[in-house]
Amino acid sequence: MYADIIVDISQEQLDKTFQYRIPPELENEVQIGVMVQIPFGRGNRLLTGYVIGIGSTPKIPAEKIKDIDSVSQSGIQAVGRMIQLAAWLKKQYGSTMNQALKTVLPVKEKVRQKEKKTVRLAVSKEKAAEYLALYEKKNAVARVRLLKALCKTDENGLDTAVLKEQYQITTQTIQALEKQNVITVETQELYRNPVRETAPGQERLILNEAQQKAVTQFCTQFDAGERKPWLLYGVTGSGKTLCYIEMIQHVTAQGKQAIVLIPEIALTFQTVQRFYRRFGSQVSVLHSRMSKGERYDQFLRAMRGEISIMIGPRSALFTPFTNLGLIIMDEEHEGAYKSEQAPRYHARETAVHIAKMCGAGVVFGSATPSVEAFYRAKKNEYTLLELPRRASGTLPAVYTVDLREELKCGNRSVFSRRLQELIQRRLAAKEQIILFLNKRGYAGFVSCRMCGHVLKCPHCDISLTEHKNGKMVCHYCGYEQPRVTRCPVCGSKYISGFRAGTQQIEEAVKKMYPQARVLRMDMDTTAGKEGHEKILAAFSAQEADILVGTQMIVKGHDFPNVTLVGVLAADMSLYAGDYRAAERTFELLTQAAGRAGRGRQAGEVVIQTYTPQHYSIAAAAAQNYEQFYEEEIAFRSIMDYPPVCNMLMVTLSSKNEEQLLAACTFLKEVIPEWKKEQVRITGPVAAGVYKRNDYYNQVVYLKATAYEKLTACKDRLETLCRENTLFRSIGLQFDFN
DNA sequence: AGCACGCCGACT
DNA sequence: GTCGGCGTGCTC
Repeated sequence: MYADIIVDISQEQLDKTFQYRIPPELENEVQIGVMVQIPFGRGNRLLTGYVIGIGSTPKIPAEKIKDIDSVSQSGIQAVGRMIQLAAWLKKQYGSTMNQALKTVLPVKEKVRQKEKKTVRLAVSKEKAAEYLALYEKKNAVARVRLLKALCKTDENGLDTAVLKEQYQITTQTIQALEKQNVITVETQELYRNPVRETAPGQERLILNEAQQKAVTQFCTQFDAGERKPWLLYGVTGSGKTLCYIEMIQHVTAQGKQAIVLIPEIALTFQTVQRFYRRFGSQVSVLHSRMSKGERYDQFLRAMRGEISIMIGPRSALFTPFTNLGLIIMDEEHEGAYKSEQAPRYHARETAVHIAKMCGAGVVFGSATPSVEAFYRAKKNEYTLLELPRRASGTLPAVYTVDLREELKCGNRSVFSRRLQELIQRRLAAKEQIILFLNKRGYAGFVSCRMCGHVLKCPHCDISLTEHKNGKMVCHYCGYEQPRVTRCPVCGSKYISGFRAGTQQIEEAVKKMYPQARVLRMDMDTTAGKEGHEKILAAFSAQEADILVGTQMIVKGHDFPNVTLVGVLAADMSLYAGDYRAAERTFELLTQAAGRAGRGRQAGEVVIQTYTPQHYSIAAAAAQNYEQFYEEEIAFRSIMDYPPVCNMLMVTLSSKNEEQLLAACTFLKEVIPEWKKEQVRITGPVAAGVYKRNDYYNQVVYLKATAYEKLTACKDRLETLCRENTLFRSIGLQFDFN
């Protein structure tokens, strides 16, 4: 048997696997994730490596393969565990081992950032000049370059990175001169602490009855060794964060560490601040804007036990704590918890798996739990903890407005009469308003009003979007072309963008309420580094009366002075063409409604819609999650969608359309025999976006009750792709559920 | 990263 | 000829 071993993940040139023979006496001990000592290089110096795969076929001539020296039992277990986790990700979600390793260990790259090596002269300038003359005479050009560079700079010396890049100095030269005591090399480890210093322990902590009950139940069960995940279902504004804080307090007091997952850090900085205030420097944050080096620093700090709480997006799951006790996943229903790249893992399942590996607990929290999570809670796979009431104040009153009726009555504006009236009243009362457009910013296709021709991207087969700079852009591949003034098909002048973005709403508001101060939040206005925070802070400081925005304004913010939320077109997300559209609509409406009336004054919500009878809108208006859930789970059962079953979408892509179609025809013949194994198969069919980035795409959908059936199918497809020449040019992508 | 190999100018 | 130094490529 042979083992694939990764030698040193910190070195880019060694970022590949090496195959070693497993001696018979070690066969039981060598497993994926285990740390081993291996002879490496000509000198056979013993290095530490990690086993990332085991197989029986040598990939290079067998005589070149050396034996594994020994298995190290000790060492940093956390890293081994991460590698085991990578193997699990690969198996569960489909990817290469390399991709899986890269998601789990954002380590490599820029290790030199962690160690700064500074080179200084160890002798006087005069002496240095002597050496310089000597080396010049000896034609030791590299040493001359190095000395000249050092003489030019002051006693602060030069960084090795600078020397290597600007002066083409190699490590050997530096080492040689160091040996001769001409220069000194000083290494210092540096890492930045992203935590802004805030005084800990100031927050007043009074749990209300429901919160106390939930926290106590968690603590009792946790201490009793119960490790079934908990689902904290609490309506908007019920104080889930406070519960998390207490739970973490309980677990960290036992010397364990905690990971707090949040969907997107920029959108939840208020939450993060609360953790700082409570736990101070024990907390670290993983920022999406952080460089790889900075992230690596945070992982190091976690591994060394310098911090005990890590807050961050889904990648924070892979923090190598040595004694992990608790994983908290806030806003569990968020789409951001699913990775967009292979391995396309979902943080929910991965968190459960990690917790199992470490003996830790998992707490999911949401005001609108995903159908999956609630389904599991119903099946008693999760323990349900409830916070049925707001911590302060009551839930807002919700009105649904039928836009068809408005139109019949001659109201053509984007605001219904109800909404207009309420806005007027809030402005007078100096209270704040949020207007939510259920759609991303300026986007809109460009069509000819005469012939109906729609402009499309030549590479991607999807409609182009008009941008404010006058260009037309493809969102998938970035293709750009100038705006057209005449229809390329019929020559008509009546061609223009279909505009219904936040910018239009903002203009309409300004026209109708000239006295109001308006802020807009969408992709355009948040482009800057801290765009989100700036706008949110300004609105929070009541520098504006009305905030207009898309999805991003409704997520988890706390503005006590907002008493009116207007949802301008609730149906916009209803026909997105995937089985989660209704769920997403309900979620957005509920979350949006949850922004109103969080302070002393009661709040009101207006939902404008063309389909008030749709169950997701009706349930959101009634603010009744269970009502929605019952309807939705019935729909999923009838249609056979997750969570009732498991689903796998396989995308086959190729630049060569013929080969792609040939492979699909082959699949159509082969696949039916898989159906014996209780796997339901549709396709292959052309993907929604058939051509993207010059790649043609076909998709196959597989459904099965047991998840393992699908992973088995995934493996079969992978082998097929590797071994069958028909699949030479074809790439596979897997997407579960 | 560390190590060896091959190349090149300088020195005895 | 030989020696010291440099750059490159490989490591299962």
